[in-house]
Amino acid sequence: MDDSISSTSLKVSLFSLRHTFESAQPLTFHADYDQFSNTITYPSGRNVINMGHYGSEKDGEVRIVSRDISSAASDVSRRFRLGDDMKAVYKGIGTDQFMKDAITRYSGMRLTLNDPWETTLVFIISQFNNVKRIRLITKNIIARFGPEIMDGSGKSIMRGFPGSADLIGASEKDFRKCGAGFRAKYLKDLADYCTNNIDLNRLNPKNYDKLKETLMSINGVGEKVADCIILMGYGNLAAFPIDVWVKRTIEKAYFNGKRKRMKEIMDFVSQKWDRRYLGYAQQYIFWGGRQASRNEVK
DNA sequence: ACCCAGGCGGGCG
DNA sequence: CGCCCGCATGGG
Repeated sequence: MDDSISSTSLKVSLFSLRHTFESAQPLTFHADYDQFSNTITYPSGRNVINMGHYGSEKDGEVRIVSRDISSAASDVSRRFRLGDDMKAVYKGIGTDQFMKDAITRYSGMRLTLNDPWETTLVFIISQFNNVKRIRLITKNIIARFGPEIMDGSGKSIMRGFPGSADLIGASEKDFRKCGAGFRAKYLKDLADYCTNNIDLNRLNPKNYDKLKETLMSINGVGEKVADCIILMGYGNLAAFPIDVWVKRTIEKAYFNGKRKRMKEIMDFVSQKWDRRYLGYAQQYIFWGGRQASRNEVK
């Protein structure tokens, strides 16, 4: 194997690394982002990938630096969904003023496609929690259990995301030490379940109903977390996870602040936006709403 | 001090 | 079913 570092670049339009990174998706809970150079560093298998975004969000380019550059390039393209036709996405969901504003403000924000196991673990941590702490707990688990990644000379450069096998020896108490709190039991059960009973990488991403049913058989995975995993771990855009922010934002933007039930919201969104891109609609609602509330008077 | 955070499982009516 | 409650932990 060639251990030398090399680089390549790709043209990409309607992509923003900054908005994608900042919008709280699984990758962003363990990758390192440098906002000044606009570059991201993250582990991929036994490699470390460094990726920078240059030029405008409409017409820019990403530069990738890594060992095994060809697999790194396809990893970047896949993880950041660079093949998505964002023009079509924006056309399909940009049908009202609120969404148009969110698209304008966060233009180029992509969904990311992540490993199903990693996504499941991260979103179990996410429940009844806040973004900052989700990041912290995830990083603690990586620091404690993640396999070391070596450079060409055998020097450790960073830790990868631990697989279920890496967590076999981990106890509930270990997860508590990572800050997981009451979710520690869920994580322990997840590691056991995924080692003995189920291979998340073998589930069919296309069959939404079946996939959801299977995921919800995991202790600690309910309706919302399952939808997050389907969207960001399996890349199925039919999923529209409804969390407190999404619910609140939709009620405010489309129902004059009136409280609605989950089912009413689900019915509403599936007739409002192009169903092929529902997942994207959710991401823009989520981030648009959350950022708007952040900018309000405090 | 009090409130909230990308909810879920369990229990009750 | 639908609804309600408790849940670890840390930051505003």
